[in-house]
Amino acid sequence: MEEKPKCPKCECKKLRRDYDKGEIFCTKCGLVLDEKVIDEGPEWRAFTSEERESKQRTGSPLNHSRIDKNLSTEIDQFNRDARGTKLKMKTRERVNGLRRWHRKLIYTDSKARNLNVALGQLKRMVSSLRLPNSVQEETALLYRQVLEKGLVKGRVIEEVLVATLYIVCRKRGIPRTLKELSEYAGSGASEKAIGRTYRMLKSEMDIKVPLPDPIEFVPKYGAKLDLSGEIQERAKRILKEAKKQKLISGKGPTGAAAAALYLSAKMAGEKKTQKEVSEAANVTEVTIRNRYRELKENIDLDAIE
DNA sequence: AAGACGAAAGTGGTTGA
DNA sequence: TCAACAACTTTCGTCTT
Repeated sequence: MEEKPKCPKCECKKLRRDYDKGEIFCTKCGLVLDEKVIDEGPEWRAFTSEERESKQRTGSPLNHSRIDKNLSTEIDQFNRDARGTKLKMKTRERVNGLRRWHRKLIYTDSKARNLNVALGQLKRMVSSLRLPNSVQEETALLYRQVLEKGLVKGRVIEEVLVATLYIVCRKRGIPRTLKELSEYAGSGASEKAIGRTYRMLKSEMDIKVPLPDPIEFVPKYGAKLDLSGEIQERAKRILKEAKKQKLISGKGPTGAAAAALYLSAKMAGEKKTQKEVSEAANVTEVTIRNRYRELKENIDLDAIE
């Protein structure tokens, strides 16, 4: 079943898989294959019972993506207690004790429900975004911690979920913008709200998130534009040099990557229009022009060559 | 005619008093 | 809380190929 994939560019079989980024690329020419290739994952359990019943289990083989299942059963009994009005004559302490217990259980149960919803969404997003399973795992863990801290209360579950997913992607250097992730979120969560939540989580959870590196976006957009490995490599070199000269601090990483690719393709005589590049990278042509100009004016291209 | 260019005005977010 | 600010976008008229 395992067919040896060949690199369509150079015909070699030296493909390597980068699990962290969910990409497959050719070690010889640098071509990045479509990220979908890693897609064998989501299908593996389409065959198993699709339980549409009350508590739909995620069925994932992963640890943190699963919910402890023994919480929901006990609650009902206490609810029934509340119905038995005969308890009225019992001592006050007893009633208070029950209330306390009740509240506690209600609370843990609501957290379980929250987790259930969140993990379901997470699974859906991870598979449509073609992210590796390890990302799902890590995000689930982080979300649990956030939930434990009570930081989800009063917020839309999806907002928090996508924010945690974004944090995990950033920490791993996976080139996904907040905008991109937001588009896969349900309608309940706007990019703006997710961004707000993301910032809140960073400070509340004491998480340090590295700045996104434009170089990470090169293979992604390069593949979209069907640019060769050499062109992508040169774009990376250009960016590395640009970083040294502090040309891109404070600027958007996607625009910088786009401009570097545009420049690199142009140098190779494999020119793409600004419009094409801007569409691939989701920035405007104006931004590409600005970054492009900065690169051209400040970098010795002969040395890069 | 399409692509590249850049000025000008507008948007959403950050920062610092 | 407000104002200044930087990055980016939108729009549009003008060159260049």
